[in-house]
Amino acid sequence: MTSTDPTPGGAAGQAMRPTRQRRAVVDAMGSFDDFRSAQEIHDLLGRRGDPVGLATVYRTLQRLADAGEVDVLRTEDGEAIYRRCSDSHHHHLVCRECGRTVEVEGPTVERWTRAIAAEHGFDDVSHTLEIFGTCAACRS
Amino acid sequence: MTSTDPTPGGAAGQAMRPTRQRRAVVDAMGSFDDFRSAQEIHDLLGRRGDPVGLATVYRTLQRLADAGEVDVLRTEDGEAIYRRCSDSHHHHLVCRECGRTVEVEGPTVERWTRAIAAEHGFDDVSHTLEIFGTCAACRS
DNA sequence: TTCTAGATGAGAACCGTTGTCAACTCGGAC
DNA sequence: GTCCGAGTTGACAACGGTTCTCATCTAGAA
Ligand SMILES: [Mn+2]
Ligand SMILES: [Mn+2]
Ligand SMILES: [Zn+2]
Ligand SMILES: [Zn+2]
Repeated sequence: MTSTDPTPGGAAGQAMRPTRQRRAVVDAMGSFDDFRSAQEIHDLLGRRGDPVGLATVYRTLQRLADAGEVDVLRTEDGEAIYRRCSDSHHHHLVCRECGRTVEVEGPTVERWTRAIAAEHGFDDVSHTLEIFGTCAACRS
Repeated sequence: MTSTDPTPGGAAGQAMRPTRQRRAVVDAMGSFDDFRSAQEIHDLLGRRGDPVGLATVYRTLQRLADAGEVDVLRTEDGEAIYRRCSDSHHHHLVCRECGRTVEVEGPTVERWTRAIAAEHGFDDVSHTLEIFGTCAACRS
């Protein structure tokens, strides 16, 4: 599954047509590596000369998120922001100033969350973890 | 600072009057230990016979959150939910079914996030971490 | 009691997101 | 190639949580 495959879900879901609009969204997601809102992506596509309706942008991002091809975060004020991501479980280290994002992972924190949950009798555990800070470039 | 002190911020901020409304909200926050939305709290107060305007509920919860006296989480669909909490840094283990919440903490995960951030040259680090699962009571 | 900075609340405005639905289009059948 | 129907699109309306407005009220100092 390449980064421009417009058919998330593939065999699992229903038919997923590779339309110009879906290709455009997937393409746009490949053109930046920080988190962007649906509206920003919609604007980007318009400026780029590949206009896609806002509703379609939302629908496509939702599909991509369901398929695990993009990560979704919530801004402090509740807005959803999206980013293409690798397919393995990971978290994010995000610069508050410039938005620069690096994917991080590690068995330590995975083990810890599982242990804590088990300790309290919780099953079927999942978790969210995001780290925010100021990157080296923004420190100056 | 007791759990019914209606003056979050206290010395730090401006004058903070102990009105009936603020007392009612602080009081309500002490009457449950799962996360509730502002609207739910507003309804609760109305049913209890201590009506407080929705705007005031929002304003008071915001102050309490700024003062660190309540924790704020974002629902998957962007709604803010609130809960009274202890004053020390901690995270939450939340039951997906019944909402039961337990505060958790531990040096392991704190150390891990700091190390990861340093490793990538990030300063002034903070983080969010929430664990979701099914509690023992809801497993049946 | 008087005065005033601070607080309240009904309703409007705001804004991100989702629903509606008539028009359109991909792609398989023929 | 044409036909066809399920899937897709987009302009726009609707929705829901949150914030703003502003006339009115109040705590509390003088
Ligand atoms: Mn993890
Ligand atoms: Mn922590
Ligand atoms: Zn930066
Ligand atoms: Zn439970």
